Amino acid sequence: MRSFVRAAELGQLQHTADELGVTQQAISKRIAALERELEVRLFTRTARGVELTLDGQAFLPHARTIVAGVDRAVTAVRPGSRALRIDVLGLRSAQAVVLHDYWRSHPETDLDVVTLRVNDPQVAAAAVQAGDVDASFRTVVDPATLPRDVQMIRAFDSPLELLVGPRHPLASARTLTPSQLRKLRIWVPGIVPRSEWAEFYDQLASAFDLRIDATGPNFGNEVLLDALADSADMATLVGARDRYIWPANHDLRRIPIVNPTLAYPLSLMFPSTNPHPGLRAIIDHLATLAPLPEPAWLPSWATPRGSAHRGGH
Amino acid sequence: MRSFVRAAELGQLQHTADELGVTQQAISKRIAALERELEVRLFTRTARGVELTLDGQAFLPHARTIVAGVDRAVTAVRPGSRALRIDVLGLRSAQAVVLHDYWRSHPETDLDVVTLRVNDPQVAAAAVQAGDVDASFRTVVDPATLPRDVQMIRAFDSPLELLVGPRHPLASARTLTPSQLRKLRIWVPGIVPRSEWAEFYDQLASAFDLRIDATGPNFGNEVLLDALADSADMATLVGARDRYIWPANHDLRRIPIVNPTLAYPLSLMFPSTNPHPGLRAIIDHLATLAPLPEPAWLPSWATPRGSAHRGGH
DNA sequence: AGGCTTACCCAACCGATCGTTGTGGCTCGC
DNA sequence: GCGAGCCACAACGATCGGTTGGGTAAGCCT
Repeated sequence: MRSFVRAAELGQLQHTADELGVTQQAISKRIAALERELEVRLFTRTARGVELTLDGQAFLPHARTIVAGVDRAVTAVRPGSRALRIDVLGLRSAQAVVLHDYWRSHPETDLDVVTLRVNDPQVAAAAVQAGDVDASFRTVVDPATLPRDVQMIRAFDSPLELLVGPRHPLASARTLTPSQLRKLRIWVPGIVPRSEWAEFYDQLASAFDLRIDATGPNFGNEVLLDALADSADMATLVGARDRYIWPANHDLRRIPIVNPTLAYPLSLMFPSTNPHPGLRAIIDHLATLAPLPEPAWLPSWATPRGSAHRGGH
Repeated sequence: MRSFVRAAELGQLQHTADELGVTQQAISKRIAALERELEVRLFTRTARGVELTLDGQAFLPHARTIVAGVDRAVTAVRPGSRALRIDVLGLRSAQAVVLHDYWRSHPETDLDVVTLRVNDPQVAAAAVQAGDVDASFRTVVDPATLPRDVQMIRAFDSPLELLVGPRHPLASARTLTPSQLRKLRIWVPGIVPRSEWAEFYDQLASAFDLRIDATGPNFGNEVLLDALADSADMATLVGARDRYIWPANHDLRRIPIVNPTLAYPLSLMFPSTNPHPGLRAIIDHLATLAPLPEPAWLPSWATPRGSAHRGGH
């Protein structure tokens, strides 16, 4: 196909052969094979080269499309040239929203946002090490547990907001403090036991004496939002940047939590050696994000962004 | 590529192999070769089939595009399935305009309008016979001279109009008769000597005592139109349906010629056996075109449309 | 006109590829 | 624990796709 396109452009099999680094006879056989396959003559042979037949003219644009498609397909996965591929916990998570913001201000970036669908940060780290993804947004982990050649930086901290329906007693509050949430029924379905999220909610519950119900399967956001809209006492926690779409008649309210701000710490893991060239700009973009309002609460394993790391290796 | 797409859809190499009529091992090797080529793993192999990796997911849409492109490319030229390909004398000729009209009312038709760039109707007839084109618009020729298995029908007659600039003495006429054109300087550049057009203008000139200057090379329509716009005595003849585009400030006028209407006879040549299925509708469309206004003049080799043919074979 | 160059095609050859059959390892479910 | 199902590896044969070598036709230059 490539030979055909180039021969059509150059008008000579000989030049095509030189350019593609094979003999003229090879090109001749390629074209002949293509013509045999299609049962159609693509070129008329003249003494000073080749010229497209009508069939060849009809075929050429398709051939160009195919060749270009192959090139795009290869560069889509070829290590080193493929799009910057970043793992996020979910396509509606704060991380995905941050990446989307970045992409909107840099639309030329070839960005591929994927979800590895694994809970264990160590598995995600292994995927980074193996090159399956160029970077992964996860919670903060002990740097000593990271595989060789994978490093981690603090990305940003995602402040939590309370999400309630219109009949909830706190529905009209502008802001809330954690003490106002004491004993409140908070439902966070779909949390995998012993995962980073389970640990986060455990610490949160004991630190502020909350009643967090993190059990039960997650039947999807629609079910959760439906339940919230109808309930007079149920609430849930969402990230301030998380993207949620609900029907207008649900009338749910997001209420910021302050004094202290509750936040989930996020880091970005990526290879120490030869990271994807596009990653630098993402990291720079993360540095521009607004810091958490003070005072802030973070789980024990995370220090506020900007302070020194614990430990090392 | 096809194997990859199908395997990604089915999730099993075994099923893919059955469907494509080869052994499972063959599919396995195809995928492995593709992975080796791309230096990337496309599937994770499990005990109950294969599953796309992230790279595989990124590659899949490209692969689909390529496969679809190949299919389209093949059907674009495969005899029997390719688009209906019709030769016209020029893309702005009356024939092309008629085809365009047809296509606008039948947009689903896969139509390919091409120009063979040959003057001799016999060469065009040979192209029809060889299957290079499915049909060819040419002037009427003696049916006895047609190759075997090529037939000809009267398509339509293209009435001529006089094209003049604003300073021409006939510029404000609504219609003209041939006698009013007597001795008028009419310039028709680019006519190949001894071609069907040369013969037509010869007959026309002697029948109505016109001064038709059919010599000189054709430097393109822009040059011709420029010359007409500036000239106070030069005119040319164009087909009533011919599509001409000129700058608005040229202010050229097309003036119909009547009593008799002067017309160039056009026929359609196509294979007698197994013509392209889409051709039937085109022929039907031609039959609906308005006949020439009476009285009409045609060159000696053509009888008015609808009357019996001369000769035969 | 004859020789030279530059196209292309055809034929022979040879290594790589692609398909087959046969076999083995792995995981899941009974 | 064992068979069923699926995929990978190995060996082998046919085919393919490349090279070299030779041949013909057309244009160009003495």
